[in-house]
Amino acid sequence: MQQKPYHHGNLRNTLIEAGIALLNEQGQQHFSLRKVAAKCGVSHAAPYSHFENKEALMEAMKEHVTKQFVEVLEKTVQQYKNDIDIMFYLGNTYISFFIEHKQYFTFLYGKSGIQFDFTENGILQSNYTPCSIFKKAAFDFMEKIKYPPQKRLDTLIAMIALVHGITAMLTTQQIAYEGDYKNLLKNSIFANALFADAVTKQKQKRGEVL
Amino acid sequence: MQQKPYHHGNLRNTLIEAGIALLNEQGQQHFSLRKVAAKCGVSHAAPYSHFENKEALMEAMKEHVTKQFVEVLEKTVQQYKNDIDIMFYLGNTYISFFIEHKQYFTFLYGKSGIQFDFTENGILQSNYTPCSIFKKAAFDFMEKIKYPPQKRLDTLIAMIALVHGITAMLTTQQIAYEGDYKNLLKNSIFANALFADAVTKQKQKRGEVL
DNA sequence: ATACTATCTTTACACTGTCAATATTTATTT
DNA sequence: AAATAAATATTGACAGTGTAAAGATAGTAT
Repeated sequence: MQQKPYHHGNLRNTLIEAGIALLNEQGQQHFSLRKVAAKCGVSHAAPYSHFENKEALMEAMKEHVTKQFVEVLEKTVQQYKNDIDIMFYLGNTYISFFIEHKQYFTFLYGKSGIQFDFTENGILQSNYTPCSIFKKAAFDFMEKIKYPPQKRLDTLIAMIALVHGITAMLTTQQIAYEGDYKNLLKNSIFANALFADAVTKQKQKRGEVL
Repeated sequence: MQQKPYHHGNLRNTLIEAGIALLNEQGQQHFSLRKVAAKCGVSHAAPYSHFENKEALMEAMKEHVTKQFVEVLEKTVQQYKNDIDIMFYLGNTYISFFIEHKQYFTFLYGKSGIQFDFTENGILQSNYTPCSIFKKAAFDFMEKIKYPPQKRLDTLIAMIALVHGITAMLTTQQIAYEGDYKNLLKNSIFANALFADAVTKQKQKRGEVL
């Protein structure tokens, strides 16, 4: 019969994971530091050895979730060869991720969290943010279809805003949309709306119906 | 020297307005029932005579803010004659409203609040929700340019998602976008993206550059 | 005048984040 | 190996929170 050791050993990471678990179980409103500490079998003030305050723990949790998010997006990119497919499924993955974890959206995008950095340097520097993954896929595609260079950044922003907006509407609200949300992107909207002429031309060239 | 009367007289409305003021002053994180009560010069339990709990007061506040929001949108519609102008400026007003009151976005769209109801009945029934105002303007326009009827609802959703997404990115994040956000809609994105061919044709007809 | 109802205050309680003081273990230095 | 320092955890305290219960006050209806 082993006694619980005084030192936890891996409390920092355990707090982050327990925090995310609690968030998914009870939602952001009922999230509390003391509950997380209890979940880890540790006193209510123990977290202060690893995080300055509640906010700091939540920031670490956001970082963790964002990493998962980026990994899922990366996997989608590697899964498809066709340019247009990549763009479609990136959008779908973006939405699906937050549909599957309903608590994550307001958690990540409330107040601080994932940043949308569309400055020339910001979006180019790191290759492992949600935005930069979109940027690479979209710019590759736009390059291939000779999309007007001066329009590319604004179009990228619009694409992300569209996907982000759909996600927001689907997750933070009880959106009443009859049908599969995946059709929102597949039908006319995503590509046909933003790349209407370019996509149409490409389709005709290949003689296919997407 | 008049004594403060035992009964406030108009506490319900005062609580709502003081609550909104507190929200704007201190943000949602530092919002509390007791502070609102203090702001009204009333004991901390007085609000419970008018609202079941904190959540109920916040719902009433949301209702109040949403009304303001709808009024601003309505005013925009009445201000312009041209179809395309109405659509552009509706989008701009949407964004501006939340830029000017940074606290409102996460307040209204976190958890509950404004609903995006895109069911056939939902969006048709009431004419005084943010969505329905967009719907009227957009459908009028689409009717005029003979936009394919079966695409209209999805296109409307995309429009709102786009505007909503831009707003989300601009308000909940420290978005780094160099330039006026109004250009995001004016340039190519809003109309050119969603109505690319139709708008272009209309432009050419009138021989104007929007 | 009486009873009734709505509104407000007071008191109390459990829960929260955070701090200070203390205890325990591990790491570092001597 | 012993002494010291540093890291990590506990305990106890405090102010602030939402909310419930009981009582006080005032207006309204009978």
